[in-house]
Amino acid sequence: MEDGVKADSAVRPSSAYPGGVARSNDEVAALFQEYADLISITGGDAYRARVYEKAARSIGGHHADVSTLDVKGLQEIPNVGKSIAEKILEYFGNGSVSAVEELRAKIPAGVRRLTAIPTLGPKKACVLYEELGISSVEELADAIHEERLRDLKGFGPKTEENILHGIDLLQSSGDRVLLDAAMDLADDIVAELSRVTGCRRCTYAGSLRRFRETIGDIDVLAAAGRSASLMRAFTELPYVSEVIAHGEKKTSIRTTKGLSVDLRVVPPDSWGAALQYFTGSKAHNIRTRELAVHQGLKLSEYGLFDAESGEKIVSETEEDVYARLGLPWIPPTLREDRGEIEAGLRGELPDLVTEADIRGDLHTHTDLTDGLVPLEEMVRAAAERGYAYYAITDHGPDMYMQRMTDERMLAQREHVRELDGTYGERGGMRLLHGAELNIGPDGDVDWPEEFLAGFDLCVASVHSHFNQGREALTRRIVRACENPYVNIIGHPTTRILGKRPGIDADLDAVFAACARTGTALEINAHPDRLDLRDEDILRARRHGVKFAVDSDAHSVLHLANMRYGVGTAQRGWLTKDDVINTWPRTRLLRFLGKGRARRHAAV
DNA sequence: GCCGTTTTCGGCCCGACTGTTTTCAGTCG
Repeated sequence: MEDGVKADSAVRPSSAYPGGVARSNDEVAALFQEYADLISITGGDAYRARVYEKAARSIGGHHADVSTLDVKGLQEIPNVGKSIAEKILEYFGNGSVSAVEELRAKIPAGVRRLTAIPTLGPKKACVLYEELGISSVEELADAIHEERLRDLKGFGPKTEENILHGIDLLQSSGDRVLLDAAMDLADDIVAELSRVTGCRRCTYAGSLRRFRETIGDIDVLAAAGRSASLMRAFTELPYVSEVIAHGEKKTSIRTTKGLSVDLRVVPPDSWGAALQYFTGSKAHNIRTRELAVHQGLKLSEYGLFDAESGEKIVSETEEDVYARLGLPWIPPTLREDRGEIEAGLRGELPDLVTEADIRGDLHTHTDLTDGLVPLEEMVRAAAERGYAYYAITDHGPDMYMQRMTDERMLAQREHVRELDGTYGERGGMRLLHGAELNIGPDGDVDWPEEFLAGFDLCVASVHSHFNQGREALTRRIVRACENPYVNIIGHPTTRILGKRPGIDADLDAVFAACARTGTALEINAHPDRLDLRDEDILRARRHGVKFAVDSDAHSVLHLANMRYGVGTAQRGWLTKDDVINTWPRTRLLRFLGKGRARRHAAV
């Protein structure tokens, strides 16, 4: 797990500015996280700091806009009491919170930034500032080189070395990696370790098992009677560049690409408890442990124990552990403390969509535009995935570099009709001919309605003019929704993880328009997009929107990215019913008919 | 500072590893 919150948002770039500009809730969450850090650095009450951290998380994940709530509404948010509610009101009233400002005045921002250095936490940052006046990473590096840390209590030569190394890491890489890169590495490590003699079980856990959109480090868990040979095999993997820690129960390495990997080895009969523990998230674990405490139990990675006698009650499977706490097994993708504990206690966990539920892919390309593979090869690969239907959606002429014309598109349609019914079991895979339309600056799309009427479905996406004002961007997408031939909004925020933030549209207005017009939102499964993201899916779901989980494949290999889209959909609590490409074909076609029938009836 | 089917006061998740320590504090997950 890498959910420990480090001070600088650069540590978690993907969640810093969702949708382009921080929502009010994110602003407030960031403010309270900063306040919590400042409390820790100034040696304030640790429990108080933790409360602000918890409140920050609750507010960041709350569905309603906190800037619109009164004291009473605010206090309905978990971990927000009278004092924090008043600070939120103060923030929206004055643009600042006096208590936070007081601490900011005491502690330069650079001191908080110091805690972004691995191995350097609030206590050491405080000593550095109070004793030596150090308030920036640069000053700290200078002070170490001038040997000024030598006299400080608790700072030895090894600490200096670790800090310098940490500064290097912070300044060079330190970035999180995309889900597919982490998954590939984890799959390889698990395969290697599984071959080690004495290894009883091995799998990845942590944020990877929860399908978070980016991964800070990889957690691998193994069960074995003795750990030595596993630990040795782990440190001898060819891409290990550094062994960070090497113990009997836990070993940490860094790969040549700068990704850190933890291996934990537990006794086989602790497997379930360990898997539960190392899957996290941290917030979910805190909640499960609290549940245990309230029942006179103690939960650790070794099992669920009677608090008084210390006697072990269960530990072998995750199901055992959850069951003894009064919970059904909770899917890893839900374990973020976003209400899954409460839903579990009420027996109301959603029956999440799975990859096996997916009956087709509704956004794919061929070499007619920017895909790499001819139509028939894509169709064959789709059939091998067992799909019941498959849509081809090449770009329209507005993406002018793709050289699309009416004739080329109609010729492709002929080809699609010929292939229809010739692939899949007994030729049963049905082909849909569609297009990925470009949503222009005013919300217009590539073709007039007469031409669009010939498609089985249309995806419409923003590909340019990302910096229009918020109102223009919002109106633009809403207009696309109102087009009776637009069925799916493709990669709705157009973010590219680590490279480009999402557009600054009023997403709630977009979601409302989708629900009103029968337009689905895409969950683009490409690992550098994952767009919509989980938190936006949760919000959109509350508007009653339907979703399409699509690969946006430009080659055969990309079709397999569907798993990341499904993982993201699960993180948004979606069921089969929410996802149109799990539906039987007839229901899907009815949905794709959209307002057209009504339109024609009205004529 | 929040919270409550033990509680409106007195709790607040737990363990591993490291480094600087002669028994533990800090950091991390």
